[in-house]
Amino acid sequence: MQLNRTKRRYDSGVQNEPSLPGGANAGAAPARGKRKGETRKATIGDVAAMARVSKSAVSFVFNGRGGVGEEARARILDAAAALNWKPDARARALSRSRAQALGYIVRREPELFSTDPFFPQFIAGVESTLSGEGYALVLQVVDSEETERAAYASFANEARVDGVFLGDLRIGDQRPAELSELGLPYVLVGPDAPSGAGPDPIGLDDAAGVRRAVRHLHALGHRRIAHVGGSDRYVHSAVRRRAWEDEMAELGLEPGPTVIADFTGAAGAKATHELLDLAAAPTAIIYANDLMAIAGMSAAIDRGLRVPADLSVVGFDDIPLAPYVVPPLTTVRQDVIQWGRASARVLISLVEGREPAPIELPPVEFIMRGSTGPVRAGA
Amino acid sequence: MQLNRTKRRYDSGVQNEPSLPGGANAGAAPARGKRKGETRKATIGDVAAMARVSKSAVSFVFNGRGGVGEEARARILDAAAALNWKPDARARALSRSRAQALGYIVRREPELFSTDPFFPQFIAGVESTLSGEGYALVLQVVDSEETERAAYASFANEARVDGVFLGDLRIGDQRPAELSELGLPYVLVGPDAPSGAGPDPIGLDDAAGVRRAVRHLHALGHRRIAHVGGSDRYVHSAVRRRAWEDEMAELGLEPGPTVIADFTGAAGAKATHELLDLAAAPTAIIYANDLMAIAGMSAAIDRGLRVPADLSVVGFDDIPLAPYVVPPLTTVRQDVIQWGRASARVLISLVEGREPAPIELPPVEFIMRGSTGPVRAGA
DNA sequence: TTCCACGAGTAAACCGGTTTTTGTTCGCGA
DNA sequence: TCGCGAACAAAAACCGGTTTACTCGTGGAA
Repeated sequence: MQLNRTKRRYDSGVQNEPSLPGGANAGAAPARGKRKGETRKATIGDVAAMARVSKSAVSFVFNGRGGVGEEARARILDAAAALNWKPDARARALSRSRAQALGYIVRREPELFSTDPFFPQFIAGVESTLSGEGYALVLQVVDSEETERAAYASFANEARVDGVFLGDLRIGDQRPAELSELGLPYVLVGPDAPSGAGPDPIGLDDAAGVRRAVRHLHALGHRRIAHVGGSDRYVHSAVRRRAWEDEMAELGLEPGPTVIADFTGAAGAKATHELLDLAAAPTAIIYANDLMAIAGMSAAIDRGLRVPADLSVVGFDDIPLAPYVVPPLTTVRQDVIQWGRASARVLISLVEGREPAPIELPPVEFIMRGSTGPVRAGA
Repeated sequence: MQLNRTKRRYDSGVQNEPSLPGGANAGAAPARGKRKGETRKATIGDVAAMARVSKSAVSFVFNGRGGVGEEARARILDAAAALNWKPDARARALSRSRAQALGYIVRREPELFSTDPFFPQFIAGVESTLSGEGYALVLQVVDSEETERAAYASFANEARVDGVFLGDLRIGDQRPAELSELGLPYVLVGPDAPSGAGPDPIGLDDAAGVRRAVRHLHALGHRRIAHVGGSDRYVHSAVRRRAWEDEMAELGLEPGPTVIADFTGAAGAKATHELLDLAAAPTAIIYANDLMAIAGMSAAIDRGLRVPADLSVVGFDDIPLAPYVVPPLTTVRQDVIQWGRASARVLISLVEGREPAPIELPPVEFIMRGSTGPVRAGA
């Protein structure tokens, strides 16, 4: 009768297979229950029946719990293999009160999302940890504060995920508080800033990279070193700008002019023109990402300047293109993949109630290429 | 007693809250069940009790089914709002036999994953459709054929997702057949190639873009037009190469030299050197993506050539940086976001057993910038 | 010899929803 | 007044696992 029930269900579920007239644009795999219900997808009950044991015995074996003899165990494993049975993730999630999934909500304008080298690398890193641990990654892209908030609420209320990665921290960000309120575990993914209250973020020491850049330019004789940063609403922008200011001060230099841009190429070009229009134009510019740096370089060349002879340029990220622009871009590289890995490890520990192992991330690297050089004699 | 049961469960579940000594690197939200179980997260039973109706009534209201009086309905909605109750996604998934999630498995080397402008845009497009429909996107990044196969099997057997996006189609790809076997619905995401058997893929007409590029160069007087493509194992690479060949033939030109590269900057540069080393070096090169094109341009400039005076260059993708390199890159742009949207719509229809609405995608655009110009007089 | 601990295994409750079945009321026509 | 279908609502089965409580032998210690 089990079969009967199921059959009925499917028969009414798939509403009489609309015949998809003439080349519908899609691959139609017959959703479930082919023709005669012949491949009904085995359940734990089927396995138990075939192995002549109870459901619990099967469950015990598949969860590494004792209490099952060697002989029965073998029968169970055979039966499961024969039926190609794997525990259904949905049923498992329900009974264990665990989704076995982690969430990542990204709020960003599509254009930026498609340039930023951070996301793909971070995700790749996260995945490399997750897949080994049996967790899935649920990604959501949102475009406004409302939808962002709704997305977190939905993750929490509907229990779709067991924890989330919190990136792109903003100054005075409410999300940590809201997540605690919702009871959803999280890790902060951000530069290693001295945080206020609350837990420390997992991140790399961006600031060290920027300071290296400033010292490098100083050593080349530059004194008027400008900075093109991102919006100060973001913690990582603020950290990079702060590092630039601090290092300039430490070298006894007046922090040069600074422009706030938005990480896009257009903004980088515009900012560069503004800086070069100044009476005391800078001889070097440090940008908050490579995209702005490359666009800035291009803008400078358009004005007839030579890079690096007339203007030195430093980026941030080391995108794969950085070595291939003319001149090759001097920049700061972070190992984002490791960063993602570490974040995932910590979040999993947290979700499972374990003590997170201490994390160790490689330091940021300063990559010297052709876009920086000695300051022009005249300057 | 309901409460009692639950409480017990949580008490033993959270193993006595390890006190996270000294600045653990993570945001610990007390997993569930704070202190006294005061915020136990409401269930449908609680809502029903508060509204003095049965669970079914609540379920009916939240699923838009009739059979509930106006008065009871109001009480139910009030109660749900008061308790901030949303149906638990896991329980829902189980009883409806629907995960309400779609999967996307990406096999790619990390480096490429981080450059390719396709993924972020595609995902952004997919999301913009999904979020409105209440579906989640489960992403998985794999690095080998084995892990890829395992990933699909896991998605299907564990019923983690209701359908998948199938991208990066390879020649003779087994995945469609395997997915049909597994009973998992899918859409093919790829260039609009004349497919063999099986369902048509959803995609843009890459070939048109490449043909436009060839004609453009021909009009500028170029006759030796080379092509740097991706591995022919990929359908999209093959389609682009084929378009180049066809158009050359149509214009009465011998298809120039062609090199197979792997979409990375390094490969683009290497391929370019090879082509320029030829006795009859090409006067123009069409690349299969912008990254290779820009790297190629850089390689040419390193050899003392001027772009476009000595060599014209065409890319593919129109990455955000394309307008900002020197000279700005002539390339082909696809509206990947729309593409993602359409794919998601079709997949959802498929999963829900509906007839997919016909899709309409914008044509690819040919973007003329500074990297192409009239052929050198001497050539 | 008796008792108990323990290993092996099972039945049933449970997770939190959805869906089917069953049961009342009530209004209305005959 | 009786009968019957519509409208509403409660009860129960079900989704496919996990987990708890309990049974049944068996061997070793007292």
